[in-house]
Amino acid sequence: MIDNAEVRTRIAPSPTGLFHFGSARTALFNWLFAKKHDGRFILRIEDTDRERSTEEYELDAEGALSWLGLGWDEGPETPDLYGPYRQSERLPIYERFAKKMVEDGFAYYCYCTQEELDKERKELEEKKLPPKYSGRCRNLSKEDADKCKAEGRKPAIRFKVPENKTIKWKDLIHGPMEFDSNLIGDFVIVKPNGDPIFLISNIVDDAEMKISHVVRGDDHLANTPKQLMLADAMNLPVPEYGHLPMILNPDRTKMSKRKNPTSITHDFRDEGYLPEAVINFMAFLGWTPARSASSTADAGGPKINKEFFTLDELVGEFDFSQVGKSPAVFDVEKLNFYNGYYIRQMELGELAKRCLPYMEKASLVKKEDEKLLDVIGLVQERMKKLSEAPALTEFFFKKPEYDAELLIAKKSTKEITLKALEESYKVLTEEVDFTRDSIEQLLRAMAENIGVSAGEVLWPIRVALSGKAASPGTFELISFFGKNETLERIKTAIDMLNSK
RNA sequence: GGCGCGGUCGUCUAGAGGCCUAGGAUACCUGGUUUUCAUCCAGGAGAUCACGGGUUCGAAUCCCGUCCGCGCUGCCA
Repeated sequence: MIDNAEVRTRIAPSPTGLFHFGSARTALFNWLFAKKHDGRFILRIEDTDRERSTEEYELDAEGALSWLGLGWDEGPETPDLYGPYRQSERLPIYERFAKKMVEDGFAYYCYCTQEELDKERKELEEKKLPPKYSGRCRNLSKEDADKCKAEGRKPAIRFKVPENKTIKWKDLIHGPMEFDSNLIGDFVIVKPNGDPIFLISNIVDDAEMKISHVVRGDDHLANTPKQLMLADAMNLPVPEYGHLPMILNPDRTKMSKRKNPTSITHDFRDEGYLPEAVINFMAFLGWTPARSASSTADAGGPKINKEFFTLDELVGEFDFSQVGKSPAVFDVEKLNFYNGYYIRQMELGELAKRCLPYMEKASLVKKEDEKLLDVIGLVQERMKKLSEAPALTEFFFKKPEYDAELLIAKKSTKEITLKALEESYKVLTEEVDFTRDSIEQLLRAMAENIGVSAGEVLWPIRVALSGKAASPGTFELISFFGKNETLERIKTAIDMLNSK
């Protein structure tokens, strides 16, 4: 049983690229688990690779998590508790542990050069042998070491992998796991420039920061035995481990930006996805609510499938027993479905507010006002992404451009269309009440009077007003535009048809 | 090559030996509502449960083998 008081989880992004969808899902599961058990969720920046880490990417990770609503209880800006939470500021700690391991005989200096190692690996691969480090520097004599030093070689520190050991742990998701230490070569833990490798900094920090549960991607499964051996050598407490199945491209390879949108901030947030939708979608990749959660009835009763969950509801339902073991393909169609749903559910004022940046960028509106509200209201149910707002509403702000041919409804003719438009123009000129319902009454009656189907009247007017084959309804458009603009646009349409 | 992890409709999944003539969601198709699109509603098609052997009265579910896919095998994380 999990002791609520002790649950501490973390997300440990490496700021070497834009915060990735896969990392976000890992963060979500960690966050949910922490919240579920009244624990704490920690953000730790793993920027030990100084060549590739940037502040921009660190900010991107924070922006992504904030946008998703996955707030952290401890992080770089709150270093007081177990901080600092940026590994670049913790280098002395890793150095101390690494030195201690060398002193205690658990690790050693390795003077092999990159070239030597590459060559060695290539030879092994050619012989179809496992590309495992030979351990050449393991028992380097004092003289040889001195010789290397004299040559100016800077040593890396390698961990001395113990022989004939079976490393075991019980994975939160996969169950009992077992690895044979003989299959693992001595691995580097500190680079010649003194920077630690993920393997050591990660487990040292998990211990120092009192992380109770490490939930990460399946790609770390094979790293776990190495880290367990390190923890053993350093006498560090070991957290529980859970390895989440991967998220895949359609071709079933590990999800990548080449083949999918992956950046939370660029591809999802800026493209007009709602965090609610992304969260909901993400949660269902590899997880399903327990039977009892999705149904008011008992497990044996009729199952009611619930598919929409808020973050709070997710906290209530989340459990590792419901996390699947098999990888899942990222399907943007499903995300679009969730996004459309959340857009439709959203309160109009809120939706307008969220559409505003896109509208401003397209130079359609400058501020949030009545008109924006009305316009967004008219396209709300057909919007899948906020970024579609400008394209969907452009004709409300500018005279539409379209081909006169479009005015003629399917199965109608130019003559009937012209007549319909002219008659409409006439009755609308005399009308004063431009509310939706009275317009509907008026136009329907008119269509009947001139012996034309409703569609043959309403289609051309709708096109005259919107310039589009698909748009909000005719009556809504007329009542939105009002008398002057409506008549003007109908007049333009009549002229276009005549001159055709 | 070695080790590890996986394998139920295109996709996400339900499934813990009989409730499964394998359920839901999405996507797709059809019909209804409607002036178009969308929404909404109804219906349809779509899975030899990777394959082969067991165990059992009975297997998608348990066991073994095979195949396939992916991951790791870095002085990346």
